[in-house]
Amino acid sequence: MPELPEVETTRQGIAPFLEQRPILAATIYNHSLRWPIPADLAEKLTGATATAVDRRAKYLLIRFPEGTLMVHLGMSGSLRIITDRSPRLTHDHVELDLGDDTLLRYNDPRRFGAWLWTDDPDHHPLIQHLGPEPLSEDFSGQRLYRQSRGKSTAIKSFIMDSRVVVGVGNIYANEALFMAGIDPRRAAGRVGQDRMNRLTGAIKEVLAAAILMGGTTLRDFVNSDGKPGYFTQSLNVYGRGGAPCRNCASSLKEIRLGQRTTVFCVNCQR
DNA sequence: AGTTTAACCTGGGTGC
DNA sequence: TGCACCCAGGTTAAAC
Repeated sequence: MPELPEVETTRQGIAPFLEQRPILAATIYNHSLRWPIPADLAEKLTGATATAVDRRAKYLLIRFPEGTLMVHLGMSGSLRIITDRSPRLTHDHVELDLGDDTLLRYNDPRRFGAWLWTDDPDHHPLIQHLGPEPLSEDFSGQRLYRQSRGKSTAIKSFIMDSRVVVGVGNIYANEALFMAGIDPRRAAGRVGQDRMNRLTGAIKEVLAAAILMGGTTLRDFVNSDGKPGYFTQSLNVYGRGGAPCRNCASSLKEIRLGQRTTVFCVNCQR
């Protein structure tokens, strides 16, 4: 489920339930995620009270006076707030008891996600080399242009590299490149400044719009489901291989690029 | 050093 | 039905 908009929507959804509210109990049903959940994590969380729920890239940073819990949803992870005593589902691997019949449950079928503890998130190996947040001023066309000079890697792979900019997953990489009129196969080093400016703007625009939509479609996710947080009808290329381009009506091309499905318009994207 | 590939997992869909 | 195979919203680490 999670690209950056879904992670941000999740953050906004769970924060009110976690902040300033002691965790009465933490239960880990399966330690086997991307990295093993530390054996002492349940003990650390029990009795602790989160002061803030932040996000860096696709990591949720749940801050405690004693340290920071890092949660990553991987490819298939989701967090949901349970208030109706509904039974645990298959692949519910972690549960936090927040009292008053309120539970936070982490579900992750593929177990590519992570639950880690750190005393210093800014210098954690998984975080310290990350690029700028896409919606921040730090992420600019000038920076993207400068950083891409001499790079032969495809522009789509380049913007999906978390050292360049975080939070651009496969769906929104396809969408942003369509919006900017850039062929995803083009070498990053051969995209000029003007088009890098357009690409940067497109990334910001598509992510910001998706966050707004995620907030809408996931409005009640805290009570129940984990439905996708984006409207498929708003996607111009992703999932539309072979369908007519909404701009010029020619058939959208679907290829594999860097092991990921890539859809674009050969006519509109150069 | 830069870039590409394989790997971590489960589940759903397709084709034989 | 069953089985083999391919694909999926991410990311790291190994291999070219």
